[in-house]
Amino acid sequence: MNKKSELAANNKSIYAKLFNIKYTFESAQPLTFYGDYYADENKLSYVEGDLLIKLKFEELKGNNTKIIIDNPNSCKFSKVSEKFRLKDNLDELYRNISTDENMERAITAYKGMRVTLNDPWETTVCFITSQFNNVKRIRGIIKNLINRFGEEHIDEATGIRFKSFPGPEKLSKLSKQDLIKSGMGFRAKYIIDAAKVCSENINLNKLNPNNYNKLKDTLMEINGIGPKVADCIILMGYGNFNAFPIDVWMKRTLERLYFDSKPQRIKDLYSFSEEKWGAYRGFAQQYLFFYGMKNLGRGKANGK
DNA sequence: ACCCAGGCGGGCG
DNA sequence: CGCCCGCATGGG
Repeated sequence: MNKKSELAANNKSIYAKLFNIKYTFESAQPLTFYGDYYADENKLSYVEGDLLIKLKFEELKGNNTKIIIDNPNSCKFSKVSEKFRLKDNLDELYRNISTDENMERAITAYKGMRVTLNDPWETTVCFITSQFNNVKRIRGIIKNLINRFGEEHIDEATGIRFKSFPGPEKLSKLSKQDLIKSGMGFRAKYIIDAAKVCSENINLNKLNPNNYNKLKDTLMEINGIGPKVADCIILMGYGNFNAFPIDVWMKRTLERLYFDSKPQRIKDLYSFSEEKWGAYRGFAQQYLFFYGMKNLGRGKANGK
């Protein structure tokens, strides 16, 4: 094994420093919606493009994890590394966002949680679906969508049949009723519109991930994508940490932790996040979001 | 029964 | 601009 690399890997396993799959999976990211995590066995499976990825995890000391590929046929570690952003230096990121004791508490509680990098189109569908909705139902709808409209494949090594996420071309040809049957409700029209735009006018894979403002403007041209959904796509579909999605959980959490529970305008919370966490605010957001969801949910204590 | 959910578009003043 | 409303649906 090559000791020079922090990601020292051999053919079957990879050593990931500061990595926690449980928090990563549970924190309402796209992977949460299309993947399957089996906590009792500490296994995860998901589909990346046309490939089935089956992983197993062994927790090591110091919040480190050994990642083992369960179907080492076509699945490459580079894909896994990209998905979980294993090249990020979390110690450095933590230093950059660790501005106060609230954030330190969130980091300590959920150390090793990663902001995943997902396919832009899949991320777009997931977060259009997320509006005025809850995590459990979003997952159900996305699963339905894949089961009904995904293309079937067979994993050569294991013989497992699986379906891939339906692309914009496929979804653009569906009727509203098709999507409503998946549970999409009033969002059906948004999905079809987005699918048409993304198969005809905008190639999501060609957008520049680094130009936050332009990316946001472009995404918001699509009907059904507002500022919050755009930020989620930029954060988890393009990996740009300048995005700071503010949903009902984030608003509530920020108000409780930093504004003595007094209502704030979204606009002011945006600038607050920018001043406080700068170019790392997207990473900071994921920790506060999950911390808030776990500890400050409606009816729960004030977190102090 | 009632309230809520990783919000958004449209209509109104 | 800002404010306010309706929106499908299922779980708590």
